[in-house]
Amino acid sequence: MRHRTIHLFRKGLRLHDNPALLAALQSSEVVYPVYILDRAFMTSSMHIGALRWHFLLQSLEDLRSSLRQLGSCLLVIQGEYKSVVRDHVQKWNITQVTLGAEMEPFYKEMEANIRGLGEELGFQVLSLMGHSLYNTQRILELNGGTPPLTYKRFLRILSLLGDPEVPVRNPTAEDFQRCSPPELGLAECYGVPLPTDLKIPPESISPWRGGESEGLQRLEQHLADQGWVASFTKPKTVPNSLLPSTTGLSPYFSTGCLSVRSFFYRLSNIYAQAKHHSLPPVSLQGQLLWREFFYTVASATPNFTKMAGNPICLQIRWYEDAERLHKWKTAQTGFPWIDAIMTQLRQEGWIHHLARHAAACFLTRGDLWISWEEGMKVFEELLLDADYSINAGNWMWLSASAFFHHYTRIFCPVRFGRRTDPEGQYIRKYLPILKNFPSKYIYEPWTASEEEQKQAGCIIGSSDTVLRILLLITVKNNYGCEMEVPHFHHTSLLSVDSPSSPFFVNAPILV
DNA sequence: CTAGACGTTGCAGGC
DNA sequence: CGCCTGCAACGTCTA
Repeated sequence: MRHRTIHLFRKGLRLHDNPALLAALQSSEVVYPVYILDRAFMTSSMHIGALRWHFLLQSLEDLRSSLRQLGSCLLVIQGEYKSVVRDHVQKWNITQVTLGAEMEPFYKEMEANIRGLGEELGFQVLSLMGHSLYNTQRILELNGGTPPLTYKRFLRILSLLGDPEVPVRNPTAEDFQRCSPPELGLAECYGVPLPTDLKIPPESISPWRGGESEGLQRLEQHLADQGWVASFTKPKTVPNSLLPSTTGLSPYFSTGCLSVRSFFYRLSNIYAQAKHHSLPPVSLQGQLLWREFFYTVASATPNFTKMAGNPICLQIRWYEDAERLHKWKTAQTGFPWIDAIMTQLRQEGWIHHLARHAAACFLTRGDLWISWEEGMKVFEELLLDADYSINAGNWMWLSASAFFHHYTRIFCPVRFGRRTDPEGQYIRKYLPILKNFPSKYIYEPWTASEEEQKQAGCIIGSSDTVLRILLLITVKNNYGCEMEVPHFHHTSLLSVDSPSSPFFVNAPILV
């Protein structure tokens, strides 16, 4: 039987290595490529900021253009997804819906609801995995039903499974010709909306542009330097280089503009040709496996994105402080290194992994003692590569709530950045007000004399003292026991002279 | 049961 | 500058 199929794009905004799309083409007499833009669903399940909307719309536009080149089109249908599916299944006599399987609870619920509609309206649902390297269920089974909680153990399980499945072939114009495209005229009704249609600011200054084409181009650029690929060592990359010192491909993986399996095998081929290559956890392939690690743990942990009711998460009495949270989010902590990071995040939607560490440590265990859940929400809104599992997992890591427990190892908001960028070029780029500040003081401008501040054209304020305070914080461990732990706290006693200054630090932050 | 090993990427200081 | 050690030390897992 030849199906009349809707292929539903959710993530997986690509043509290459798209198993569900390929299955649709191979089993159908007509395929409707559809993206449902359900704003109510999206705002209720995720916090998507303007930059992420831009990236999504650009990705859809690119997908539309690629499908057109193959003789098809993309139909972007706005509305509540259940009624959109119901209406169009009936209108187009649909017998099959294909989609990529996803692991987030809200996407799983969506698939279950679509399956429910399928039973009611008489269409089949085919969901195939395309977003991760492995079927995480298999990993759980091999680990005795629970997720491995260390990377080493995770790798041991993967060695039992062997390499991931190889990518499926690219769909061709012939594939699309064999089944009819949607009726003429439909594509015009269901175009990709403009940012202004969605009441999103029209301009984005992010250097990242969404879409499979852009993602593939960036991927090829990086893979061309085989020596760099083979020797890649994550902790040695520079968090504050003016251009990304890592691949910067993460936004394309999180939206599925790029396939992790294709990337995995491209890396394997390069490693095979190299004399020596780095290994997980620090290698490029190791980075893909970290992604897989967090997917696996998230898939089997209740309340993974929360502290309460999350069995792997330390229960800590974080401070509730909306004002300091807001200052952190809007780059007003007073520490140029932290504020530059938050500025890059807000302007570009991407920051280096170690910069994320510095900012996350500052918000949680390092300085402000504010819950990782708050930071997670901010990153979810602002990061183009925001990913349900990876975001929550890393926030637990950085706040020493799970996976990592050395909470006395604090990233210093002054010295950590200075190690790799002593001149403070990164700070000068993202905080232009400090552009002419002497390098000596740029990570702690309040230590410059008033005269020196005047010469640099920027009055920051003055402080005689930068304190390193050792506090005792009460935390509750997994077994409900309360205990006191040391908490290193950096802060400055800084008075703000100019209300127009973007910097100010409340002192002391913890009392 | 306990002791010891272990954990992707801290910091300071020495060479 | 890169690499080393010592520091002080957590929770979790395992022998």
